[in-house]
This record gives sequence, structure tokens and C-alpha cells, in this order.
Amino acid sequence: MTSVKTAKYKVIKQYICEMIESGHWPEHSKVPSENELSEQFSVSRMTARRALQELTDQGLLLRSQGSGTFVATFKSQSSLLEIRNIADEIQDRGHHYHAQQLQLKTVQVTEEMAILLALDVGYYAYFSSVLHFENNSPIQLEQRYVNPKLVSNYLRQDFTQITPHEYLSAEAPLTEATHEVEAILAKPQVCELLNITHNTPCLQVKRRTWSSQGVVSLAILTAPGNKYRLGSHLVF
Amino acid sequence: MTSVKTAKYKVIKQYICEMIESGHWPEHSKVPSENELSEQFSVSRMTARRALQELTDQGLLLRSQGSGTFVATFKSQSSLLEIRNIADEIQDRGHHYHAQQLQLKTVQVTEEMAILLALDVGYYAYFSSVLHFENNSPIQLEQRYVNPKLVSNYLRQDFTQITPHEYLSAEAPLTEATHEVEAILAKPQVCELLNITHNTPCLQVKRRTWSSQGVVSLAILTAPGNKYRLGSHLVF
DNA sequence: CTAGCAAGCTTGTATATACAACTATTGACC
DNA sequence: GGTCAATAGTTGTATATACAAGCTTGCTAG
Repeated sequence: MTSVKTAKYKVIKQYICEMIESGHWPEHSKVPSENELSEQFSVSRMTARRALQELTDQGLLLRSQGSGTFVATFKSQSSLLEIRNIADEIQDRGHHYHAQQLQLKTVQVTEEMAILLALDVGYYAYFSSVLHFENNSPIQLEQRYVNPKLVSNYLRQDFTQITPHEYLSAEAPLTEATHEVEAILAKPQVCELLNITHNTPCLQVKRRTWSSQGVVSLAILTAPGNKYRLGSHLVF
Repeated sequence: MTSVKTAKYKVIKQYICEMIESGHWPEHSKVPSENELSEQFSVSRMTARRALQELTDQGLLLRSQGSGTFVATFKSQSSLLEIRNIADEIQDRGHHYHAQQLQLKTVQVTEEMAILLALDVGYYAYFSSVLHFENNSPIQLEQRYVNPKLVSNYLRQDFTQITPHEYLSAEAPLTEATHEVEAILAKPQVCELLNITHNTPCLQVKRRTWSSQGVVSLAILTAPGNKYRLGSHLVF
């Protein structure tokens, strides 16, 4: 499984990442050109180019036609929308945390969900629904779909004792995540759970997380807009 | 200026964007394959592929090896992580951008604002209010307080021609930023500007930016939750 | 009728090549 | 010394080709 052939452009990406992270290639230093890399790795220029291009898209490199490719000022990748455990967050505020587990089961995935989790249509996924409380008032509803191929025993957990995030982090360490943030009006059932009126604006975060093995889970986090706030901090 | 040769892959991207935006290709519908596009536009498969690939990276399309390429669920999307120019963002989506300048003046800062901008109480700040349009419908209200110590000539700009962000980036390069994201109900005047009903949930982002000299500006960005979406991508 | 296989589609990876566009350096000329 | 043009090196775009890998469909053998 792990011995599947790794694409050449990924090998080059990995190499460049390591050079940058280890400090061998400091910020603003020049990165080998497409031609140099293609010779060094015995690949075509187009393959070397792909590695450079994707890293540029990810923000690790900067390219300038005519002059070359350079290491970007990073750090932006450290703590922007850091993924934290909500239980820790609440306790850090000095408040009391507890959770209520509403659902924990296997579900058939919809077509959209199948694509997002990289599963087959008609396949199943684990699903959990947990309501988080801060000082005994509901603060966030967490609905989460989990890739069963990567996480075993998910259904045997007690999510009043450990958050899904905490459990998943231990089982399949995060390597990547995407967020989508929207302002929405929640459905009536959700409003009832969160103890809000039907016209209270809510923040909804869809977070998709990867481990090195692939997509781990898709979490839909819904919180009243008047109680919850998302923060992020960037350093360039 | 407009007569410079446009790259072929961009023409194809533009075409696909238009098809999606006009509703000819609804969500989840199948997009022409790489081979079909290459024939239709008389380009090589690799060029057609590049268009599909970049739109996939941008989140407009979803691809699945073996089965094809599909239209993703459409929403406006903006990156939380990277601070981008809204005009660029809209134009990248292949849409028409324009802006309306509502206010541009000097104001006395409140106590809270003085703290946030690191100014003395009773001092003044520059204030601008700009409404951004995507395809002639209002998409975001930008209210911005600017530190006059660090930015001269702010009041002499024409923010229908250059966005405040663009101008400030040139004047005082960003070194740091913080964000706070909330879901709110906008005030009646703001609802009117954004052309939404009073109970439409809105995303409100408060962004404070620094240059090496100190706090540059505090921007309050308000956008309808049903039109706007914030995205972020983290790699660990 | 069903299970399973094969064909034909899709996207994914990789190569070799060509030329365009841009930048920095070099060197010749004034 | 300063200016300008040529040059070499870089990234950007585009093509043609080949094969690998995953999905869908349909046909065939049982």
C-alpha cells in the first residue's frame, strides 16, 4: 500500500520542501532553475516545472519570469487559522466545557460527500454529531463525516470524553486542511439545539482535513454568530 | 492594452466560467472532457487540461479520474489566509468588477479605534467607505480606518480606479495581519447598500494590518453570507 | 439472470520539443 | 564613465505523444 510508486514531481516537491524547512535554503534565496532540477533528478523540464509551479501555488515559492524562482517568506503556514480543539479553547478561556453526543453511526454517502471524502458512491462513511457547551450553554454543533478506510474504531468512541478532533489527531495526524466559512441561517432543528431564534445568523465552517493517507474527515461546524468568533493571525 | 494576445488556456477558462455562471452548466453537471475541449478549441489536450486543472485548483470544478470533470457547488470564494485584492479575485473568476466610492474623509477616532490603530485619543484618522461590485451586483462593503502617520495622500486617491488594499500595499507593504470573522445581521443602511433584506446573515471580517512601521489600517468588510465565502488552505 | 471480463472512455503522469517573453549581465562603442 | 545593444539564462505558453490508472458500459460465458 505504501509501496505504490510515488510520482516524480512529488519527489521533487518533497525535496524542495525539506531544503526549505531544514534551513538549507533560507528565505529569498534562489531555488535551482527548471533546467537544473530536471538534470539533477533526471526528469524532463516539464516535470521539474510542475513541482515548482505547485509549490508556488501553495505559497512556498515565488517565481519571476526572466530572473528565477525564490523561497518565499514563509511563516504564513504556521498559525493562521490554527486548528484547535474546541474543548481546549473553552477551557483556556477559563470556562466550563462539556459535550453531548447526538449521533454516531454509519451512513451512506451522497455523491457530493463521496467526492469530498474521496470515497466510492454508494459507499458508507462514519458520521458523528456532537453538541459542544460552554458554561452549560450550547456553543457549537459539530457534524462530521469520517473516512472509514483511514480510521478504525471511530464508532466505538465516547465523544463526551474526547472530542472527535482529538481522537482523529491521534489516529491520523493532520497534514493539510481547507476551510470554507459562510454566514448562514440554520435549519429549525439546529436552531433548537443551539437555543437560538430562527433568524440568528450563524457562522458555518466546513473543514476538510487530510493525513498523509488521504482525506480523513469533513466537519461541518455551526455556531451562533453572536457567540462565536473566528480569529486568525498572519505573519509575513 | 486589451489587444495583447491572451493565452489559450485562459480563453478556455473564461469560456468554462461563463458557461457555469450563466447556468448552462449547472452544479454537478459534467464538463466536456479534456479531449472534447481540445478539439472544440483546436488546442492540444495539455492546454485544455491546464484550464480544467487551474479551475479545479480554484474550486470551481471537481475532477475524478476515470469518470470526468464536474461543476462544483458554486459560491464566491475568497481566501482568508492570503490577503488578496478583491478586484483581482473577482476578475480571476472571470467576472466584471467595479467599485463605488461612498466616503473618503478625515474622522475623529473613538477611544476603541484609537487603541486599535495605536493613535492618541482625540486624534484623527482617514476613513474610506467603498462598495465593491461583482457583475454589477454589490458584493462587499469595505469600511476602512487608516493611520495618517503612515500613509500620506490617502484622501487624494480615486478608489474606483484602485482598491484601498492595492494602494496601501504599495505605500506600506504588509508585514502582519489579524482577522476576526463573525456572522452578523447588518444595519439597515448597510442592507440597503448590499441590496439584501434585513434578516440576511452577513459575514463580517475585521482585518487589522501592520507594516514595519506599525498599524496601517483597520478594515471592516461586510458581505452577504449567501454570496460570499471565505476559504483557507493550510499545509503542515 | 448474473458474475465477470473486456473495451473504451476518463483523468493522471511523464517526456521531448519549440518558441515567446522577460531579466540580468556583458561588452562594445561613444 | 555612461549608454546601448547583444546575449545568455530564466520562466511562460503550447504541442504531440505515450502509457498508466480509474471508471462505466456492455457483452459474454456460465
